[in-house]
Amino acid sequence: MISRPPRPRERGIPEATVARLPVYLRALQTLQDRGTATVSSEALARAAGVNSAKLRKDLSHLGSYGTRGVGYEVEYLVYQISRELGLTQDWSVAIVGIGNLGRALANYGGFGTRGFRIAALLDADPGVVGQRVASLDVGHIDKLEEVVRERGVSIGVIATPAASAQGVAGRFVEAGVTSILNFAPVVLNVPDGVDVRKVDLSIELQILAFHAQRRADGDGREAERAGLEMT
Amino acid sequence: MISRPPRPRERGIPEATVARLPVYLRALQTLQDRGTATVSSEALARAAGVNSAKLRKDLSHLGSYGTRGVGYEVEYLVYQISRELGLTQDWSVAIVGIGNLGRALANYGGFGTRGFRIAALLDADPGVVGQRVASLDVGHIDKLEEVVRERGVSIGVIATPAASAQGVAGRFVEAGVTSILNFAPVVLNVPDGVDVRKVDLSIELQILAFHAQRRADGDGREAERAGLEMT
DNA sequence: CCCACTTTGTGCGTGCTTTCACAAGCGCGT
DNA sequence: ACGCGCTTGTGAAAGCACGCACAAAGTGGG
Ligand SMILES: NC(=O)c1ccc[n+]([C@@H]2O[C@H](COP(=O)([O-])OP(=O)(O)OC[C@H]3O[C@@H](n4cnc5c(N)ncnc54)[C@H](O)[C@@H]3O)[C@@H](O)[C@H]2O)c1
Ligand SMILES: NC(=O)c1ccc[n+]([C@@H]2O[C@H](COP(=O)([O-])OP(=O)(O)OC[C@H]3O[C@@H](n4cnc5c(N)ncnc54)[C@H](O)[C@@H]3O)[C@@H](O)[C@H]2O)c1
Repeated sequence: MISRPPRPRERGIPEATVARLPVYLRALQTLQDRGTATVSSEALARAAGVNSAKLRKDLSHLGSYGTRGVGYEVEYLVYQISRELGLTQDWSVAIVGIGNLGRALANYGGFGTRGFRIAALLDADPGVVGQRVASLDVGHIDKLEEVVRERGVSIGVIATPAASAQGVAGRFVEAGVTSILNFAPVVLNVPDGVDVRKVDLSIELQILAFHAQRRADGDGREAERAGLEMT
Repeated sequence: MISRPPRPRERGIPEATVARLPVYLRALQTLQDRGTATVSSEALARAAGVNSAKLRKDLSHLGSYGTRGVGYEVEYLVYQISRELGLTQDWSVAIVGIGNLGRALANYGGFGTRGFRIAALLDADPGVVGQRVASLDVGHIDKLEEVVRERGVSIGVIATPAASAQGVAGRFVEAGVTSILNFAPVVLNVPDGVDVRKVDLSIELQILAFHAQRRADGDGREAERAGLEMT
């Protein structure tokens, strides 16, 4: 019996694909909950809101995990995607800035479901430090380095006002955290090797407004603006 | 083979550019607050965290608003970008699902600063309806159509659990809302002409985990291309 | 075994995005 | 008036991403 180990996955998964894998994963888990054993690229693509060819190409980057004529085994695919995304290990998350948003994040249950564990909540306000939020005591920001070290924090979440965000990011980097999720509306400056992603409500709204305005413009007449005389 | 007629060449700003305009706008407003009158593409690009050639090409889609040898007039550029994004008019926003996240959003001050006004908060829970949150009375979801009509809501924000999100989206669409910002971790199904954007914390964390795992994997081995380096 | 049918995996054309590199344009000093 | 230094705006090239369309591969029935 010729035993071939699973195809060695290529180390170059396109960024666009990486961004969609979590979506596929969620769709697959929904199917799993529903007791579905196998799924075709067509069906899964519909559930994920993408083109089926795109889905197949995305999955092909992980390996050949489908069966022609049948489809993909749901459970196996869940495992493969989870593994590729690094969800088979645990990630400790620290949230800094326990205000409106930080509290919502801390209280959000959907975190722990997938390998992410909130390990610490930190704030600078003496009135907030010591409070108990989501079964955790809010610590003082001064303890950031200590907390990161002792609790093995590898992902930092910034939910402070914009003015403090860069400072907090620097502290995280200094402490060895190389993955940062930033909710503050500011561009963070970090050294190479540190991965920053941002979630920006205001930007999303502005993009929606842009499209809404365009739809409204085109509705009545073609407002062809080329030159404006405003000085 | 029927050759397609020459494309209509509509007034088209690339999607990638639209997504960056809000970032430029914020950087410009920071400069404005600081009293800066003009800025070069190089300096603005640095503030926005992008390549300067990209910035110039992005801005060139709006028109020729720079002065060679000098740069861009900050105030004028703020106006032009705002106008292009549709921020010179007011947008009424309705938030549905006044839980952890909905409350954070409602209490978030950064909304109103730029053309977006929270016009209504809606929930299905009788215990939440009637509460006063951020100077607004939480209304019942049954009144969605009425509220949309009477308050001219044009952007809907969904902050309900995943199970309710599709239903709420349908109500929004039915009521004539064509711009939706979705925080629930589910793929929304909407007709053509409706613009949905999603903000998904869980996906962002998973993408961070993927890169973190890759960095860890490659630590001792072949450090493939990624633009990331360990120091 | 063969054939009809299903579904994957991917080669390829197309269009979008990014980046480089530089001519053209502008202001200032002489 | 003219040249110099600085900066924009944009061709051109390279790199990505998407989706069609189809051969390859598997299933099941006869
Ligand atoms: N609330 C929202 O819905 C929302 C939406 C989009 C963006 N944001 C952004 O998220 C961030 C937080 O928003 P929020 O509404 O929760 O603000 P908030 O003012 O309610 O909370 C901020 C918290 O950060 C703490 N803080 C300030 N400086 C700190 C520091 N140096 N170290 C540690 N903690 C510090 C404050 O004590 C406070 O508890 C802001 O940047 C905001 O622009 C919020
Ligand atoms: N809290 C977070 O930090 C966070 C982060 C990421 C994603 N999310 C997502 O955002 C959504 C909201 O999260 P949350 O933590 O605020 O949840 P939550 O349970 O605190 O709040 C949900 C609210 O929606 C209301 N609701 C339920 N069904 C409704 C319906 N049909 N119409 C109107 N209102 C309805 C509930 O009454 C409740 O008040 C969830 O989908 C969650 O997955 C939340």
